Amino acid sequence: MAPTPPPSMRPTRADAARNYDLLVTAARASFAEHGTDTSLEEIARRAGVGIGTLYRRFPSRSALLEAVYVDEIQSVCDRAYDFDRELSPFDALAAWLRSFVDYGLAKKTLAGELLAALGKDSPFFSACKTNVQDAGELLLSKAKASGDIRPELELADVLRLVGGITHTTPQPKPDQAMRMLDIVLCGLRRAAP
Amino acid sequence: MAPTPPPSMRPTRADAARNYDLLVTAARASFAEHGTDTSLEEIARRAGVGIGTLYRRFPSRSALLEAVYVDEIQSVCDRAYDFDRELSPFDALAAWLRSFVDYGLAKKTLAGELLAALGKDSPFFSACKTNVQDAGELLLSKAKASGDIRPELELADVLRLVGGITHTTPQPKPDQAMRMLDIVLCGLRRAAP
DNA sequence: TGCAAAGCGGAGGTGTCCTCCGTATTGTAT
DNA sequence: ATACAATACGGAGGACACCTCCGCTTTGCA
Repeated sequence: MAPTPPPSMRPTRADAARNYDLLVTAARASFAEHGTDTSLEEIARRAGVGIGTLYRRFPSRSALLEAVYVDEIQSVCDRAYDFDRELSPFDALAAWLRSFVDYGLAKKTLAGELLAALGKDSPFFSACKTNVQDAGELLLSKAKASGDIRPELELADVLRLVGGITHTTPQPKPDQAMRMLDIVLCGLRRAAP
Repeated sequence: MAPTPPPSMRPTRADAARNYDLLVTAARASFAEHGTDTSLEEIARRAGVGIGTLYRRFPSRSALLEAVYVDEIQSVCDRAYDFDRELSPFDALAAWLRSFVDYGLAKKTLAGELLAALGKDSPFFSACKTNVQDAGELLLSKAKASGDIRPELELADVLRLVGGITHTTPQPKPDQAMRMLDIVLCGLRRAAP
């Protein structure tokens, strides 16, 4: 189910791989049910492994978060290329950011934490980080080139702003989140001459 | 120093009032030093009172937060009226929102929590809540009337968006925060005809 | 000065984080 | 098949935070 982490000299032991999957599965379920601050002990219990095993595999809560959501993030990135192919530059960017907000609404506080992780150094997660940035940069630069948005914008600013929409507490209702996103999208546009 | 909470039938006892002040002072210092998630026991220790005393006065962390920051919020509100007097409608709104961001940067995570409190019901805090909304509504409606910003905007959306700027983790650098605010401000403007 | 009301404070129950290390499992080399 | 490292397991336990409860102290009115 999951890409067993780093291939070591010795192949990963069977029990280790099994427990890894059990943990990620349990974590995904728990995060979905109770948000990203579920007790780690609860997750270990649910997975049927000892707390020590959890901590050996995932030294921090965010390591676990990453393992759970790496593939979801990947799919958000992939969508960027679809939008790029099918829509005009500005619309593609807008659609991609909208999918960001949707994802954040669905996953509660998660999107914010992921955006936060973009700032930290996280080896296992860095591929995703690069992917998000690559995808975003592509859409952003095309939209700049088309003259639809202001050329001095920086990707990091835009991503944080959009990530912040769903990160606020209490979580905005979808219609409010979309109105907030509209404000941001208007703000990206080139000022009238 | 602090507006002793609700005047009861019997006047507040001297020791109670003293401890109230000690707690608020200690909390202000601790929040400033270690952020708003400092241990409450630490605050009680610092104030030199028992943990029970803290909990009797402030049943929740946010009750304490409110007591600490009520007056600061008030001053942010007051500034709105100064801006209204001295600047053009749009500039007044922009300046006020900028002061929001400044405040959030200075107080770290606090601004976000305060915005969050705007959603909850918090009796002791509700006066402040009303004040923020009144001040914001004044500036927003004037800016709408002047034709500088789009008339369909809602105050709550704008406040959340701006509050979200400083709420993201890790905290943005001031120049990044200002760039993010610029995006929002551009987004408020009436679209070019 | 006496005495009830108001207030105090910290022990202690619960829950979480995280570490440490004795024990069990696994895979390979013989 | 067997032995033996290397690897992994798991949970006890220390540290710390939250919050409640209740016996003891302080205050201030009569």
